[in-house]
Amino acid sequence: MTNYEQIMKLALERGFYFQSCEIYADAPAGFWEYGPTGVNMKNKFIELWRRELVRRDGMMEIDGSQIMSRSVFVASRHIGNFTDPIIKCTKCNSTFRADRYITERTMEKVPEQTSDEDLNTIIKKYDLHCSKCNGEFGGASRFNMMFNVGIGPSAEEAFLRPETCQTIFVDFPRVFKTMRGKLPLGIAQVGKSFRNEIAPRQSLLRLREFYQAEIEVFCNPNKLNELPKFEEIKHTVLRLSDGTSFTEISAEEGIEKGLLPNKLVAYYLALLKEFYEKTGIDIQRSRFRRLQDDEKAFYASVAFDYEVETSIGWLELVACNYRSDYDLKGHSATSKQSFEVIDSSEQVKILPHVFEMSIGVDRSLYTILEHSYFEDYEHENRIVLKLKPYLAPILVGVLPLMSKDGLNKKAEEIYSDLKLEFDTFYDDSRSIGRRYRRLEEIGVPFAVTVDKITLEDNTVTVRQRDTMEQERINVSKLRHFFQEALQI
RNA sequence: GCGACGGUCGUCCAGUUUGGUCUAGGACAUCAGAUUGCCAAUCUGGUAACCCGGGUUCAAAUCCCGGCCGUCGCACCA
Repeated sequence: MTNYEQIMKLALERGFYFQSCEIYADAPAGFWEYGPTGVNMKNKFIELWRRELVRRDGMMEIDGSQIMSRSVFVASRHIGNFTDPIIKCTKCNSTFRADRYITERTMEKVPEQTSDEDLNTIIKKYDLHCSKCNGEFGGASRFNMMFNVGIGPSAEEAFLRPETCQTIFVDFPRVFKTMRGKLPLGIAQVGKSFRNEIAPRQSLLRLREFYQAEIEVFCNPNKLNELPKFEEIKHTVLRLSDGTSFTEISAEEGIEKGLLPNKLVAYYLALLKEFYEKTGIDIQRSRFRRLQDDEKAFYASVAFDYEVETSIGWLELVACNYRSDYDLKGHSATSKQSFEVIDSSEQVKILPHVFEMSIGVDRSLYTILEHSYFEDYEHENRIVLKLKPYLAPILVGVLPLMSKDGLNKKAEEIYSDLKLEFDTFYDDSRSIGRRYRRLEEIGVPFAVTVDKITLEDNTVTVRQRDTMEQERINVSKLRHFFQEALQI
């Protein structure tokens, strides 16, 4: 069994995630639900993100609407020139990217902006047919990955946002004014985005509806190297890659050698690295890969993908893009609103540039699961998820050694005392060993066991998941013990 | 979206070749009871499935058609 299959099995059996609408045969692909275990873990992942990025850097968090007006996407150019031209075979229905198909067959260079009409003319000129069945092509058309929704009785056109960041751009003027913003200012948001993928695959890795945790840092483009807080991370070592070679280098040196464009970008890449290190993924299997020009999104001038190696290859967990003033300029032109702000230190009006860190939450959770998964062959192949205590769906299981002689009653009392403050789970079903195994399979780091000695001196054993070792602790000290255990 | 292969209890698998003895079987998981009492113990009992729709037939898990989903490859990933 591959690691991916092991994680899928665990996810399905233990309530991490499963397919949406699974009881119906017409359930569409690319939609997944988090079960009780998965939700707890997701919430903790997001809370860690808030701590390590949002709060650490003094960012502001907003929570926007998922449906946005047509104008937003005219301004962002999601509607218009930036959709892919496609051609479809009328016989076998195979779909091809029109511009690339023509170039491959005829060596004629076709710019992406070529109109549908011109594309059709070229297809006729070369008498191109479907490479699969030799059928005729229908006319070129545009495929847009956005989900269209109709608002109100007249079904006014609007869209489910394909990325959460547009909310941040649109809201920027108000947030900056009312929250007394100062550049550089990070605005953060976690929420759902929607893309009508052609072929969703591999559960959480390619979804049509997915969670993003995005940060847009608004900054003065003339001051990308004037960043006092850079000092905090200048020695942080980053693993940089251009796709072929790796370099391990401190943020400071990376700038000197021109591998990182400026202090602002370097600072945030370092924060990201420190964040992912705390999620427990193997940082030695991760890299910031600088994208080549032909890989970058249309809005990005400098782009790094934060990638992590898993059993199914390198996964892109975070897209880091220097978007310059592309977005604010677009929204300013379309809305006719001013997006310029005063940079307080110079008292000059500028249109801020934007550096973005767009985290794929679902992919990150999958990666954490895979990197935390262990089989312990010395103990009957027990399965252990070595999740950090602050990411574990349950922090502690409370177990009576047996469910008689008042042990279960005492255990229930302890459970009640802990459950409001910590994610606690009570279990008195079947043997104690089996219950330990069940807990460690979903990553519960601690088990409190109530035995006969507990009734005499009010102490319990606390078992550690990773070492299987136990220590006796007075019940009155449990709260403090778990508070300590949750420290990051 | 195309192609190949597949879809049976929560999970994994048997059954489909050759339609009937399948009232759909097993393992793990789970629940109840007994026994035990610190690392997946044992025994007994239980819950629980043929992806959806149509067709062929006296009879369909099994054959045919369509849809949906999954895996892989191609394409796609703004």
